[in-house]
Amino acid sequence: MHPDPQEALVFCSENYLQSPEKRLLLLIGDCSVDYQGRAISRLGFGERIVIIKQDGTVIVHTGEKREPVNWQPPKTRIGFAIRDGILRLETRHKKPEERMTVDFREIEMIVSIELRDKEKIRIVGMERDFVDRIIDDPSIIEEGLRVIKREKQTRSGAIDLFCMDKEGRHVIIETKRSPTGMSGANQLIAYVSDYRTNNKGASIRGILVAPKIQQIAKTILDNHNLEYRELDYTFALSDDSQTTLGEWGQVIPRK
Amino acid sequence: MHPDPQEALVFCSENYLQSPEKRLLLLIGDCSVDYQGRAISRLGFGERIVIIKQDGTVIVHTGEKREPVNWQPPKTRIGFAIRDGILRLETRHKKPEERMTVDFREIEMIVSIELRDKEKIRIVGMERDFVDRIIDDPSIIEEGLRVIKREKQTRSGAIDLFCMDKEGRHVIIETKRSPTGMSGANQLIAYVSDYRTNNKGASIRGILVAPKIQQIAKTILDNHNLEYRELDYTFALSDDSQTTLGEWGQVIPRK
DNA sequence: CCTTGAATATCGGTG
DNA sequence: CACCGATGTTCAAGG
Repeated sequence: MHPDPQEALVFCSENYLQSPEKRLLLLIGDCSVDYQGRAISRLGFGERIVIIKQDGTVIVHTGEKREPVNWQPPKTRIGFAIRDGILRLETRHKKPEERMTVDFREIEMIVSIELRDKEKIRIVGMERDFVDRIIDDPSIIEEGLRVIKREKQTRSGAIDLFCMDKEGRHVIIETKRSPTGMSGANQLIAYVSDYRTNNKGASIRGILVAPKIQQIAKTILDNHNLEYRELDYTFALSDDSQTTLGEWGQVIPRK
Repeated sequence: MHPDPQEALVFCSENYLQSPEKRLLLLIGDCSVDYQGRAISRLGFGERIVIIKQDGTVIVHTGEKREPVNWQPPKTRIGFAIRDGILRLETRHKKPEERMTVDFREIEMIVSIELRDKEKIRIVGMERDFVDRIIDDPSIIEEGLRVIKREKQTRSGAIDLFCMDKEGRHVIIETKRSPTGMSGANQLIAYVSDYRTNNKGASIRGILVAPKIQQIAKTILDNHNLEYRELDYTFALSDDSQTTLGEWGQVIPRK
């Protein structure tokens, strides 16, 4: 606790730089941070938590917010030095070229640990599942719709779903998992425009599907004679999740 | 160090829930994490760092990557309990409704601290500064260009810069700080299309400005008779930054 | 290697 | 409060 700069330097060197096994350093103290790279930032002295991970990631956290106030991405090179009698952490990253320097006016605590962790997180509820739901049951979009192809490539990018409606017309479906606005609309417009260029005279429909679509996007789609569906969805764990903790519940659509 | 669950429960209660001043909790230990909210996730047991901030933010970090493996945003409500003889952290957030539970099979360490920090980070080099540069000296885009309006509102969104060229034609400028592709091009196309709709017959130019523009975007812009400029830039601190630590240097364009 | 697009994105500004 | 766009976005997947 409260090591002096020289002690801290030795500790960090031994437990991070020269450690045979991959270790993580955690420093708490009164520090300032300078960054220069994709932008430039300066942060005056204050108490923060600095974590130097095994993979070269560095994050500096204040007492608020989810985001680190400063950071370096993985594969950053780490160095320690004493400057003007205080501990300095020097970090350097290539591609993009970025430097971050942390000066510790006071060090409350340094911890070195080896985090043993073999587990990988499993997540459901992202766009892939959203598209899966439509493939499973295209009628949630429209009666009689059939999916022809998923991830169809075009000059403007990949169409999420390429379908045919009950009257034999092609339908381009662009899905957005998050509430969407112009960007989604613009994308769909580009796809349809592309299709028309390559299939002169063919009739084509385009539908933007998202949990929520902003008014501006609806208006623009209307203007382009394109369509949209606001499709809500919810995920739920099965009731027996208590007894089978390791198992996933199934994804249950709302209504 | 290595507190048992009961000790840990008391410590967390006293130093976070019941602490009169705002304090932060840092736990290191072998834990599992379950999350249910915007998505659902499960993470098996492993050693991680859990930080519970003063504002209700919770982040769970593994030994790799910049991003927390699990988290809760600010304003999350925190609770502790003993379940099956182990410490459980229960967190709950409203709007969106989200829950996260962390079970500690073993606790290596718990730290409680009050982070005193009055400083705010200052950053230069973001899009705002990029636009500032052009306003300062529009000739870096084109000789004789005048800026009429910044952030001009249109039906399709806000135009970064609305200008007039030396021949009296309106010019819409869309700037991107990062290398850009189709999305930037689509945006500019939408703006110009909008302008044409609302100003029948008027002549309009559109320029996409970014440090780097992908070929696909250039091609599309060419097809639409729109323009682009690849404008590189660099930021630097002034040389006297040592003597006037608090002051920013000016933004200096490269070449 | 570069490019693309999702993310439990987060976050701040604006109406 | 919702909406909207920038982010030193980060990150993984695909070409």
